[in-house]
Amino acid sequence: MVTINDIAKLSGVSRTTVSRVLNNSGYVSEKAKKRVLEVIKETGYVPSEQAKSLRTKKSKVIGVILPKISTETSSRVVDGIDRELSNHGYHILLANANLDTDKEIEHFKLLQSRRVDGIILVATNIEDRLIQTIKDVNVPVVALGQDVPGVSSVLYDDYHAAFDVTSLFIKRGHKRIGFIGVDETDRAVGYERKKAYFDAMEKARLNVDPAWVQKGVFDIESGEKAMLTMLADSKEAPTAIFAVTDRLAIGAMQALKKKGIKIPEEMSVMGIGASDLSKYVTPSLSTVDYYNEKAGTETAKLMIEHIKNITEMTRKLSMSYGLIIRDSLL
Amino acid sequence: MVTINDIAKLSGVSRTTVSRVLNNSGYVSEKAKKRVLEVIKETGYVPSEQAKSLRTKKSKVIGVILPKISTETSSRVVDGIDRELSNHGYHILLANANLDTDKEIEHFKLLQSRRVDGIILVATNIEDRLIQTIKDVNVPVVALGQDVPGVSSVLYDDYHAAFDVTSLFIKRGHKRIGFIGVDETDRAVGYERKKAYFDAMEKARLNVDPAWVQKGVFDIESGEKAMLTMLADSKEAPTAIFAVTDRLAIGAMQALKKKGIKIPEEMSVMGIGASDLSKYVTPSLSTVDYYNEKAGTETAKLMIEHIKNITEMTRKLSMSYGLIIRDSLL
DNA sequence: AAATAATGTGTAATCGATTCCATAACGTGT
DNA sequence: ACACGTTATGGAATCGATTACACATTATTT
Repeated sequence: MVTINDIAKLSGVSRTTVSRVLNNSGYVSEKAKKRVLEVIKETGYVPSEQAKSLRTKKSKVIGVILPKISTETSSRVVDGIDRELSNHGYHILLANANLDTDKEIEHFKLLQSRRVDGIILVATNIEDRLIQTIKDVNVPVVALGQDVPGVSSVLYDDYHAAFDVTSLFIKRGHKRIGFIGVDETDRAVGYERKKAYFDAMEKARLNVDPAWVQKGVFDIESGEKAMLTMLADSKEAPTAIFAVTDRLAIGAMQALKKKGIKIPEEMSVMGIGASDLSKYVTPSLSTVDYYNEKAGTETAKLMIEHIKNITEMTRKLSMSYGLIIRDSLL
Repeated sequence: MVTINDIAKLSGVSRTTVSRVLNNSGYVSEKAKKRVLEVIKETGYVPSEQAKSLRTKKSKVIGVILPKISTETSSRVVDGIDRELSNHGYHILLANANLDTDKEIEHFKLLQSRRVDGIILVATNIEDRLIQTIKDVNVPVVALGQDVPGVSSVLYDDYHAAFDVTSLFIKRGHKRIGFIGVDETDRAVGYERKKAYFDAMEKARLNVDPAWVQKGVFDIESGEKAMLTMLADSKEAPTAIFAVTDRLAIGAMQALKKKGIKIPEEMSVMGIGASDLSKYVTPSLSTVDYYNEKAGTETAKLMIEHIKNITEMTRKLSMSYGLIIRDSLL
């Protein structure tokens, strides 16, 4: 591998001068510059970012910790992050936590050892030891999707989105509305969305049969199961189902189809996520677009502001959302 | 940031000894080791992989160049790659080419400047200047999805998969079979699959009306458009449609639904990809599973073999595939 | 013409690790 | 008592860049 020293020797100048033309800084004569550039081209020399980083203490790499790589949300978010970061010469170092807090914590250490300039945490469950880890880390951290105390975060407006969905059902005349959620340790998806559902119901003075409130685990199968239990356990079946994710909603739809219950005539369904799936299932699923890609770019922007010390304080950015009304809704 | 020198000073030993306990190599007394580990714990010292890399010439980072981040195929593949690489202590540095060969080439340079230990290219169109770039790069390169001359590649068996799909239609009694492809500059998806279609038709002595052969661009809309043109232009409509990707197939299905043509009674449809979508559209789409995640891990394994110099020669690995028969097929 | 500013270049220290080599203490077989 | 192998430790070079500083040389100002 050819180094700056080789270039210096071959072009008959010092290392310093080569560095100067590389970064075009300081004074360099046209003649020297031309010669150096020639040699660089001839040799195919590529400066080592590694060595540069060691000296300058900037790696131009951002670590991104994902709860899971292969999900639609993750890939949209990463797409958004990359779009913004690449404009500023940053690269993404990927870290997959695979829904395991221990791994998440381990990744913070690993990313730190690689001297990334910042860490973006696409968050799910926020435990205390995670928060402690983040505090101990000495690079900027920005969270996406969950409100992490003391950390700048880009947040989806889970409460209002869920409130709007429930309210939409109510406005359309539904009185018995079922809910399929996830565990409340997931504060954003589990707790906030559920709270909003109950608040909206209460505000409209609507009763909630406990059997109408079910729980799943982020996949289609569990949505199907939740729907079946709801149908079996409730004295009077709901006329509308709010599932906190599209996959749960689609699972619910599967169950309804199998039971011969017509959507939307006998049962309206809504989800959250605006997944590709939601658009092409039959009937097409009404949902909420969280603009994941935009959330990604906003997170990246916030990160860059932190790195450049434009933003000193921890900031909380709330994303907007958009209801998408399709055929699953009466 | 605390360094190895700080640890050395604080524990009253030399840098060398600290390094020894870090890598547990060479001779270190129990006493010294204990002291050093204490100090490391107290200070929260994390060794700089950067400095280490500079010295050892190994970064333990693999660059992954993707044609597009936010696609189901990409995220599955990356998931598989990460699964294998993380077992060996490697991290992934992401690079998004965004379907642009210039960017692809640029990324090779950038990844090289970061001194990655290897580059995995998830490939689409292979142009000559790309091949030249790969030759100039001095780290192992492994390609996935396209056969790159002189480069170890993990390949999908596009020809046989497409041949099998067409043959399946034929076996079920279809005589008029339509084809929706993509541009042939994409050798694997465009050229190979089309060739297989024609070969299978010819082998069965079936005629192909030129209007039955249409072209799209990887998204659902273009599949819809291709289907409409086919319907409009052909004297006699086909009874089966083979689209080279699931999205194109789903687009075709959309078009058929709008035209009131029943699937599968009046028209059978098949795609390739085993996307999530294929499972949940109505009727469910028959397709071919390419086992993308497995392809990813295989690619990573091959990369590691190259890095460790277990495999010197360029190797070509052909993946298997599986037909998934669902309701879209009569 | 002298003083001052601008331009051009190189020397050497530095970033944070690894690693070769030298040195020393200690046990042990002869 | 001597030689030798084992254990333990540190000094110093090294990886490939940046950068503070010193020193010429040339141009500009007064």
